[in-house]
Amino acid sequence: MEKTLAKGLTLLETLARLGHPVGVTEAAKAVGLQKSNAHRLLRSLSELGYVRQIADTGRYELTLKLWEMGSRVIARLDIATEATPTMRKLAALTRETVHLSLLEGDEVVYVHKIDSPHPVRAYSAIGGRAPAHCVATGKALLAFQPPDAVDVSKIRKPFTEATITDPIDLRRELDRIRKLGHAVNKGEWREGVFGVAAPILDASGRAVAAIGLSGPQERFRPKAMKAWTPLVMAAARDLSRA
Amino acid sequence: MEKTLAKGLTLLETLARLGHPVGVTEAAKAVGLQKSNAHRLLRSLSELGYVRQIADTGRYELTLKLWEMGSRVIARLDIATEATPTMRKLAALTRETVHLSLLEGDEVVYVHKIDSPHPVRAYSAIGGRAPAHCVATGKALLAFQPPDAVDVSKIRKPFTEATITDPIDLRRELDRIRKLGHAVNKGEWREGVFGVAAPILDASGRAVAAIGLSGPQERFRPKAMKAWTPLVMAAARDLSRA
DNA sequence: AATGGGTGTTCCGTATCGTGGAACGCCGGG
DNA sequence: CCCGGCGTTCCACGATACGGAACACCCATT
Repeated sequence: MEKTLAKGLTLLETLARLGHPVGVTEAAKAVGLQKSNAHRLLRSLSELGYVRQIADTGRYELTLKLWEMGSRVIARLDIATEATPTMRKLAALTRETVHLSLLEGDEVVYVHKIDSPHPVRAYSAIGGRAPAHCVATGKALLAFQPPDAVDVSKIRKPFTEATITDPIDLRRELDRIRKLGHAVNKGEWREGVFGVAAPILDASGRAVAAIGLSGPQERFRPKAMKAWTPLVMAAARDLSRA
Repeated sequence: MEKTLAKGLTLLETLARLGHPVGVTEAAKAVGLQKSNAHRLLRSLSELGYVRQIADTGRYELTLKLWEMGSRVIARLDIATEATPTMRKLAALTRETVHLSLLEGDEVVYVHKIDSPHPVRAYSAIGGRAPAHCVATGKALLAFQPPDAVDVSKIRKPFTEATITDPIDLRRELDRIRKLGHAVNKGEWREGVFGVAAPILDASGRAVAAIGLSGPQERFRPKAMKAWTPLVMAAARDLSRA
């Protein structure tokens, strides 16, 4: 492991997470470095264009360069751009928050979102992550991966009393999802937050993304779920290539 | 300058720019490193979660982590989220491509875009950059900066025969823009691509962003420009805080 | 006006880290 | 079967980064 690279990237991550400009001393403390090291790294990041020093306060903030680089990553994902009309349609029909998620390791990443017009919604952020075994989009993705791509034998972390942690239960759940063609979340990640999702498949039948609804349990009653599930599956089919 | 950090970030930039997975040898050549160094950096980036090695080809590709970090940068920019309805409206009225741009140094960065429905458009990408002195949004931004924030004494790089490169001419042009409240681009960056833009001001009168239209010269005739300019300025006012 | 505390920045001897070239195993093509 | 090119590993050594001290500056307090 290249230690200096790790320190520099950790510093960038810290600036992104803190969300406000920082001085050298604060940056050093946040990252666990000596002040002169933090200063040297910030200067290097500045020379490379990733941060800039604010003229009148001397503090450092991120430039748009990370976002630009990141934009290139997401821009290559056709699904993220093509999904928008279908997500809008689904949001209009259900009036609930629609997510588009990708699988990365054991987590899902929210790459796109249409928020519900209801004032009460479950908070989520584009770029945010969730444990795949706990959310509807995550379970939809896990269910439609090649057998070697998912380690279903390990015990998963519990987040609520509803979280599926036992490998046998998870395998059974993923089997059900494969049969039904959709997944549901009943407060498995955050209490009171429910969801329903379906996988977006490529020509080989592998899930490359998942589309889903989420929101408060009160609105995700059985009758509503029964009405919405086919809409979510139709949206996923619309976006699949098969 | 921390050389190892520089090498690692240059490698990430290269992966973002190339846009396809790469092997160790290709990465080494693209960045100008020895193969074993490139391998070590890729392994470090992988451990840190920025790249992943594709199982069956052994090649490395970027993960979504850069995009996530970048999303946090852009998410804090209120203007980027709030501008969307106004940009949609302007796009509907004019049927031309609408950009939202920020100034970074001597360049503008396109942070949001609504594409024209016309099949013929000037190509641009979210996350892309343009030289500020050559494009309408860039000149609108330069014109409304504090005097110390812009070095107008240096000779600017020419891109087309229309590019304003002489400092005296540029200063005069920025004076005009301040008076009129909008800027135009007549093929100053790319031939045949015209544009009109207005600055989005903060309470102190400083341009924090710019909104503008761009497209082929054929559609940006004087009559159309005359009709569109007030619409662009109204959109900019709509988004300004004053 | 003087003082103290905390900041950002610079310096440099030293220790740690990263280098680069060779070697190896694997794979695919001829 | 052989060869070329790949990815990966190894390690002596030199380049790089470290960290602690010192310095200058700024602001608040007395």
